Amino acid sequence: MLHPHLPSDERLPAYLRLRDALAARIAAGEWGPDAVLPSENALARDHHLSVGTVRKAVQHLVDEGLLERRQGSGTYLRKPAFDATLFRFFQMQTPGEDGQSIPKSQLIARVRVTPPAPVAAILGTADTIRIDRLRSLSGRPILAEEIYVPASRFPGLETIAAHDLGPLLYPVYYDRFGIFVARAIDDVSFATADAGTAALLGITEGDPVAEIERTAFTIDGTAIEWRIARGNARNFRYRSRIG
Amino acid sequence: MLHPHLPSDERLPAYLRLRDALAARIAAGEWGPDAVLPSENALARDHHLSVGTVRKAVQHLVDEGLLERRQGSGTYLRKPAFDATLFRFFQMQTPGEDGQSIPKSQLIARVRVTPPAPVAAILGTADTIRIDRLRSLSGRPILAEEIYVPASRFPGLETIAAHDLGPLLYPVYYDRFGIFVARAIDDVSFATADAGTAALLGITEGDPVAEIERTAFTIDGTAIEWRIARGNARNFRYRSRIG
DNA sequence: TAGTGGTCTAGACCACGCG
DNA sequence: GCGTGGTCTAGACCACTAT
Repeated sequence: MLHPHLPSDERLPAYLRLRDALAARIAAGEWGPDAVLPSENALARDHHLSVGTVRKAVQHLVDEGLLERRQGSGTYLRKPAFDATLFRFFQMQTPGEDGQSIPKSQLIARVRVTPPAPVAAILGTADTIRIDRLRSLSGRPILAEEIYVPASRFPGLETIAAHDLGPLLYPVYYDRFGIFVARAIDDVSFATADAGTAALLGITEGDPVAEIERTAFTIDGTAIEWRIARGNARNFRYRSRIG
Repeated sequence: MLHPHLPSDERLPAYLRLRDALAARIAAGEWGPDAVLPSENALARDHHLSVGTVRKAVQHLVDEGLLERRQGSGTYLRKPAFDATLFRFFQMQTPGEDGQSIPKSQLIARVRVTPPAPVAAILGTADTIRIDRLRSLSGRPILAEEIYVPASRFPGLETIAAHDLGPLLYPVYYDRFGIFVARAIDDVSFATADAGTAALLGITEGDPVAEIERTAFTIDGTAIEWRIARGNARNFRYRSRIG
């Protein structure tokens, strides 16, 4: 539901109420990955709506990136490799590399921590799991990541076998915890490396680094992850599409 | 039209053909800014379509950012302050400023030039107009811009009275040349200031600068502008929404 | 009050996929 | 061949804007 504290079915149009109802069932995990949803005819029958109205509700969820239609086959959950967007943007200027490949990920630490106050404010809790990773391409470290998620929404994440955490984290959120990252905001800025970051990235303390701070949100607008990624500013490139 | 070299009306669905027809009339300047388009009923009658089909065509153009619906009033051209996005992102960390205001613009030079080869390749021509501007907020320079557009598409741009060029360029493209910027790609990276940039920005040669390279596109995918903006890296912040 | 866009219906036929 | 989503119709009523 988009407004968990509101009844959602005030006097909204039928297609919005159906969209919310479907989003809630999706969020509840009623259909696993690659499951086919009820057909539009079935939804129309069950909700006493015309097919046109059902199509409008489904189209909303498609536009929001939750669902995927396959003509002749059915409507499915979409499981995007969302994490890859960070690296579709973060194109390291390696000659001969196109920057589209996903970097390897090396797990450095996972701990239950009280995060910095601003992060606690964003996530709405001081009980978080922190994940530190080093990501590298062609054997060279390019990005040091520091990730915070609310412990209550990710029970056991800090003890999942490391090999179950692939280079992409958002599919893990989805598959193991039913949490779908729908949106994110990135803030790119410039800083200098502290000793720890410098050691990880193989540069010198005080060298310029680029910082990407990302807040990720679920479909209902809850902040579900905050992370900061640091890379050598000298071969940094962040790409963004507008409009 | 989306595919100017194709007849566009092959055997496409009716709503797509109507969308293309409307886009062509918009591009031809049939309705000026703030003009009201024919009502959905009128379009349905004229094109021998049902209102539902017309609505789908119009909705496409709304989604693409060309049109804007106002219930009870009509459908209008949208004239977005698109240029402002650069500065919605480029939030200088000035205490007490929210970073949302649009910087003043000081025109430095306008010349007909052969651009650097990569820019010529992107724009598809070596005959361009280059515009240099310095943008400042609260009297302090924050961004030096270097802008290239194809001369053939902007006849007379280099001689337009300077006071007709406001802080926002994209509305000028639209109002004077009928060119609508629909999309852009930004590439953010870091470099060091050369003497000219340093002088403009009031920093020292060799200081770190952030560089935003932007390629802007029309609705049919033609690159219509390339620009590079440079600012002091130390109080730089670029914000991007994903998903 | 007249006209606009917003929602919704109850059908129809088509294009596609899959067994 | 059957069921799916994709397109389209010809209406209806509602909510809103402008006069």
